Amino acid sequence: MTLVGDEKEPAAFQDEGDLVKRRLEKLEDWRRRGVEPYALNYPHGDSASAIHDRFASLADGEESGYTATLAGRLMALRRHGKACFADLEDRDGRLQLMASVDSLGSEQYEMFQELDIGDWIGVTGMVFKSRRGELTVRVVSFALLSKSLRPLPEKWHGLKDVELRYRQRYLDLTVNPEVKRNLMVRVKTIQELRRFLDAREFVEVETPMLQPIPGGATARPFTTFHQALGENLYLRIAPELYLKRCIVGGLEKVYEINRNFRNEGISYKHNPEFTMLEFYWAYVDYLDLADFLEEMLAEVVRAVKGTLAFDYQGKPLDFALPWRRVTLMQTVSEAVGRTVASDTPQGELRALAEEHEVSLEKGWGPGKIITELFEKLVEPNLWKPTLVMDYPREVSPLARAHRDDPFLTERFELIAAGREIANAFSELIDPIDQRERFQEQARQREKGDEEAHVVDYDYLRALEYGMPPTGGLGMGVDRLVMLLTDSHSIREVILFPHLRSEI
RNA sequence: GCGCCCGUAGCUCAAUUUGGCAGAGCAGGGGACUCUUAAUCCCAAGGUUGAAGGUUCGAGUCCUUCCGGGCGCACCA
Repeated sequence: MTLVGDEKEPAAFQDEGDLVKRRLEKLEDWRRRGVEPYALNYPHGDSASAIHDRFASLADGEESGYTATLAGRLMALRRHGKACFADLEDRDGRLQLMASVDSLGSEQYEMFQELDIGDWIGVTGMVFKSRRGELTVRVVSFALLSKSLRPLPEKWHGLKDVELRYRQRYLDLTVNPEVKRNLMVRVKTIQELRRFLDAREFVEVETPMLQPIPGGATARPFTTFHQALGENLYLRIAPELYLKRCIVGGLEKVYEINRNFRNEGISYKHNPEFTMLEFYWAYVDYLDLADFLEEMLAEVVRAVKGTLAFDYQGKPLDFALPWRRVTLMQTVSEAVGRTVASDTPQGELRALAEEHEVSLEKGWGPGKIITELFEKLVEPNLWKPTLVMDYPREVSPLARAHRDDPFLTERFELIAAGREIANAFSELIDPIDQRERFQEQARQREKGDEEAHVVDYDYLRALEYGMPPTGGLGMGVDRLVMLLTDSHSIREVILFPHLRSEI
């Protein structure tokens, strides 16, 4: 038997045997009694958390005199013969209901007893505090709003199977409270980021998800095809080049919080689509951005967590200002125990890599090798929030050359808990230099680096009209939320993470 | 992509080590119960052990392949 009678319905979605059959029978019972089990609406003025806030000080056994009306999902039923207790859960809380023959009359009480865990109901009744001190609504009338046909997961252990949790996130949200809490941390984080930027007169813009040339990052894109135009399109790997076009157009302060798509491996810290904040700010450089990022994150973290110091995965993490600032060269030098600098010969760098068991690929120049040493030997060990300054030009094709050292760029990353949280630089606004960087990237592509940049001639044309000096920053929102929710996996902070198809 | 681990009732888990009757709690069904809250008590039911093949007198357990997932590595943010 299938729920909807669709013979093509895959087995994985088919019903759960007698439990569903039983509920289908109840569905018909409600209709026979003249109750439509899928209601149109249910006007109500109260919520569980508001009731708790308002009547917390009621004494045990005391009546409030207030008649509440609320709606939600029935999550537990404790039957006691001619009276029963139930738990109603709505968007932000849980409230106990008490129904009895006395409060409902025998006919309505009998129907109340027919409710199943998982049903959506609306109730009206007087708020009181039970003798045991539980705030309760004494139900004088109720309505079935939507009949649930499948059994919910276990009330005490919840839903633990991680595959089911991700595939059927609606169940995870229903029975595992921390899922909703994590989501609300994410929502609040994004709200606070927007609030911070909006308050400083940044304008939020939306740039293309579908791009003819995927630029702004080094990554493999997803490809798609536009039928009417007959041309290939790519899901964006970054909004960077479009946001900078906005700066060329005179917007001065722009940002975007939205999805990027990268066709790469999936792991506890990678989802094929993930959320980035990028902002661009005319007339500032990367040192200004470093100060700004400190201020922004300190404000956002405090707003979300109530403190700048908290534990992540059992270890204390503190965003108190100022963060440590150190150059990438210094960190690498410390890690290998000898000075690494812009003029360190490539042969010496290769020897160092071999000494520290960092494998290299041919075609990598000194800048890439140093960055690789950093990522393998330094980054995983940077736990406290650290601003790592001055990345090599070779790995930074969109960043301005460093004012003091042409081997480097004016770029920094924020590293915390051993991973990159943000990446920022003084933007490369010199169109001649940018053209050369693109050409370098094109040579890398020819050598087989699929992730190297493709030349974006319109972007070069835009720069040739003139882009003001600009600082730009990108931050992985999911990664930040992982820290704020103490989540080991990125899948805990993305509602519907990507999984292989179920069928 | 490679390595390790996992998949048993709707859910949470036993039984796997050493092959020998597939079990419990919750949910669901019947019954008792008007202040419980993981309600309690009594009764009954619930299974293609992810799939297919193999070894064996006998497979949830051992072997092979496949499917799905987790973790680690690689790539990356």
